[in-house]
Amino acid sequence: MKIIFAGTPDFAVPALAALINAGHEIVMVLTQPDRPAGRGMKLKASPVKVLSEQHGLFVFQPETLKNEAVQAKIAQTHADVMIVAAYGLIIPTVVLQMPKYGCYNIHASLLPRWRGAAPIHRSLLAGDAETGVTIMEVVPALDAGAMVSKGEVPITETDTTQGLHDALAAIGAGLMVEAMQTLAQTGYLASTPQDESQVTYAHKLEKAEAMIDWHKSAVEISRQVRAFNPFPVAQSLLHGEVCRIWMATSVDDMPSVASPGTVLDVHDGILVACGGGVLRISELQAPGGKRLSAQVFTQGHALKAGDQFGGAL
RNA sequence: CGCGGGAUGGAGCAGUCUGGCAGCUCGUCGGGCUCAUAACCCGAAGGUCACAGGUUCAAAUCCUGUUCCCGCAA
Repeated sequence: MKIIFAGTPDFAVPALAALINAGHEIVMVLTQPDRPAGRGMKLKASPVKVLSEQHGLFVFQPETLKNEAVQAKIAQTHADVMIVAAYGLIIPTVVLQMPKYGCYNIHASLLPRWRGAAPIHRSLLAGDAETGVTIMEVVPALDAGAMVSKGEVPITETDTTQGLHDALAAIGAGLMVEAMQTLAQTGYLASTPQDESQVTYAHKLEKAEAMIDWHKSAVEISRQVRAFNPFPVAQSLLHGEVCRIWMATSVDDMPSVASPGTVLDVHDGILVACGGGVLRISELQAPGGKRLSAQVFTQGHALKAGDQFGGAL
C-alpha cells in the first residue's frame, strides 16, 4: 500500500522499519523539523528522519500542517493510508480525510486509560499492573479514536520507562503491520469505540516532579525512579549536590527505623530510609560523572551509613 | 561561539586553590588462614597524571590551545 508515515522520536522508528520491511511503499515521511538540541544547541535530525534517509525515503518537515501549500503537497501523494506514531504536531481534519483508508495511530497505553503525552511514565507512576499499546483511528479529539487492536505488557517491580518504551514500540510495530495487512486484503478494519467513562489523561512530565520526596513510601519512590528513567531521571541532593538516581527498588522485608532520607547501609546497594519502607538504590550518578552501579559508586565516593539524602543546598 | 562540571595504574575517586617523592577504595596476580567462601591476613605487579605548547631550579598542580566525556537549558 501507499503509506504516509508521520512520526518523530525513537518510539516511531520500529514501526517505520517494520512497514518498510513488510514491503509497503512509503510515499512520504512526515517528521518534525530539525531542532536545536543537546550541548551547543546544534540542529539535530529526528530518529525517524535518520532512518528515512537511510532508506532514501521522501522526508517532509513542515512547521505546521495548517498551511494550505503544505496540505496540497500531502494530497499529491495520493496515499492509501496515513500512519501516525508520536508525530507531535496536530493533524487537521482536512489532512486526516485525504488518504483513501484514513489515518491510524500507535498509542503507548491501553486506551481509554492514559490518553495524552506521557502514557508510559504515568502508568508506571500510578503503579498499574500492566500497560500496553493500542492501534486506533485518528480523530480530531486527542487520542479518542475507535480502537483496532491492542497488545498488553505486564509491569514488574524492576521495569523502567526505557524498557517498557522499547517493548511497546516493538509490539506496536508488529500490530500495525498486521493491521495494514488486513486493510490491504479486505479494505476495512474493524474497530471498537473507547469507553468514555474509563478515560484518564497522561499529562506531560514536569521537571519539578523529578526531585525525590523521601517522606513518600519506598514503593512510590521506586516507581518514580523507574518512571523517570531514562528521562528526566529522578534526583535528590546528596552532600549538597544534585545526585541522579537511575535505578531503585523497594525492600519490603525491612522496617524503616531512621528518619526519611537517611542512608542505612551501602554494602548491597545503597539502602535509604523512606517515609514508609526502605529503598535500595542500585544505580546512580554524581555531578560530572557517568551513571554507576551502587557498588562502583561507593568505591570512589565517601558515602556511609548515617549520611542524608535530601535537604537544602 | 547558550551556561557549567570533568579527564590521575583495569574500574571509581582524592590530590590542583597554596607548584616540591603518585595516593585511597575496588579489581588483578602470588602467598597464607579456613571444611569452605564474593570473608579475613601478608605481599606484588600495574600510571608518558587526556593531547600539544608555554612559565619555572622544579608542573597532575600555574598560563594558552585542542580532543573527548558529563550535567543544565532547549
